[in-house]
Amino acid sequence: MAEEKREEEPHPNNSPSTTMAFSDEIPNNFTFPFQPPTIFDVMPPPPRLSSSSCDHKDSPFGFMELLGVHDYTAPLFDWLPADAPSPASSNVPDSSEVLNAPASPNLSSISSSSNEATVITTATATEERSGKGGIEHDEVEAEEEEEGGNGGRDDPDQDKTKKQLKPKKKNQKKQREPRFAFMTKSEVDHLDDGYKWRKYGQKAVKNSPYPRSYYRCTTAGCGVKKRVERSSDDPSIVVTTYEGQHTHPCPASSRASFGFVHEPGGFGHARSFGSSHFSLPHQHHHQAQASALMYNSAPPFVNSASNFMNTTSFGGFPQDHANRRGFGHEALLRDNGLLQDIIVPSQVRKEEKD
DNA sequence: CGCGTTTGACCCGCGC
DNA sequence: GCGCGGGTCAAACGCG
Repeated sequence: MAEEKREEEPHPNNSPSTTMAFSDEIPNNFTFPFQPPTIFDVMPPPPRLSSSSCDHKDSPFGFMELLGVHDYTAPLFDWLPADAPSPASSNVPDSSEVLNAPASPNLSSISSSSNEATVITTATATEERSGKGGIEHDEVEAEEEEEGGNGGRDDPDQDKTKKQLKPKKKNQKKQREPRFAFMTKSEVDHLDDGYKWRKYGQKAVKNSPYPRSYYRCTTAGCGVKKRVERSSDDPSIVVTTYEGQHTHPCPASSRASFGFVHEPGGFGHARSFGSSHFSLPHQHHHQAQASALMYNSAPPFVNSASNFMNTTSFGGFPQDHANRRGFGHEALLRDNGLLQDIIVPSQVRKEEKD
C-alpha cells in the first residue's frame, strides 16, 4: 500500500520531455499495411538477456527494466543485422514471448538525455507463452477480448455469489492482442491520448515501488486496454502499454478517423496491426521528444518513418494527434528511414518548452 | 445519480 | 503440487 498514490506524485526532475517507445509482440506472419524501414526489421535480443530467458519472469529484470530506456540512435544500427532473422522467429525460444529488451551494455548510451531522442525498446510479455501445448488460439483469439467474447464474464448464468469468475475456456489460452508500449517521460502517469479510459485495476509491481494501473477503453465494444506503470529505475518515465484495437475513432479528435481504425492490414489476422490503435499520447505540456522503435519481430514497416507515421496506423497513431503534438510532419518527414525519422526535432521540443 | 476510482479477492499460467 | 506473480473482477467508495 505504500506505493499507492505514488503514481500521482509528480516527479520533480522530470523534464518536460516525453520519450516514447512501443513494444509489442507481433506474430511472425504479421504484415503491415506499409513497408517498414529496415531498421525496424530486426531487433535482436539484448545481449544481457539470454535468449532462453526472454520471459521477464525469468529475468531479474522487470518489465520496465527490460524495456529500458536507451538511446539507440546510434548503437542500434550497430547491432542490427541487415538480414538477420526476426528475433521472434529465431532468437527467441519457443515461448513466442518476445522481449526485445535491448538493454544492453553494448548499446551503451543509455539514454537519457532529456534532450535527445531517446529510447525505446520494448518488451512484451505476452501470454502467448503458451509455448506449451500449442494452443489453438489463433483462430479464436481476436474475438476473445471482445465483448461478445466475454472478455470479462458476461455470462449471466453465473450466479456469482461472490466472485465467481467465469471459468475460462480450457484449452484455449487467452490470446493477447499485439501490444505496444510507449515510454514517456512525464510526471503524469495516465497520459491523455485522446481516448477515454476507465481504470479497472492496479497492482503492485514486483521489484518496483510503483504500481501498475490497468485501464480499459470505455467505449462500448472497444476492448482496448492499456497498462501504465512507472519505471522503477527512472520514476520520471512512464511506460504505457496498449493492447488491442480501438474500434472507433478517437473521441478527442474529429479527424481521428483517418482511416486506421479498420485497417485491413494483416497482422496475421483480422485484428492487424491496426489492432493497436493506440494513439500517441497527447500530453499537454510534455513534449514529445520521442523516438519509436518497433521492437519486435520483423514486421515490414515503412520505408520511411514519414510514411510509417503518416500513413496509417503505426499502430494507431492518429495523424492529427501526431501533428498536434509535434509528431507530425517535421518529425516524421525526415526520410532517412531510420530512427531519426520519428524523433521529434529539437525545434519542436523547443517550442513546447516555451 | 451516474460515472470513475480504489482495493481486496480471485483466477490462471508458470516455475520450482 | 505449491507458491508466486500478473491480470481481472466487482463491491465499495468518492466525486461532480
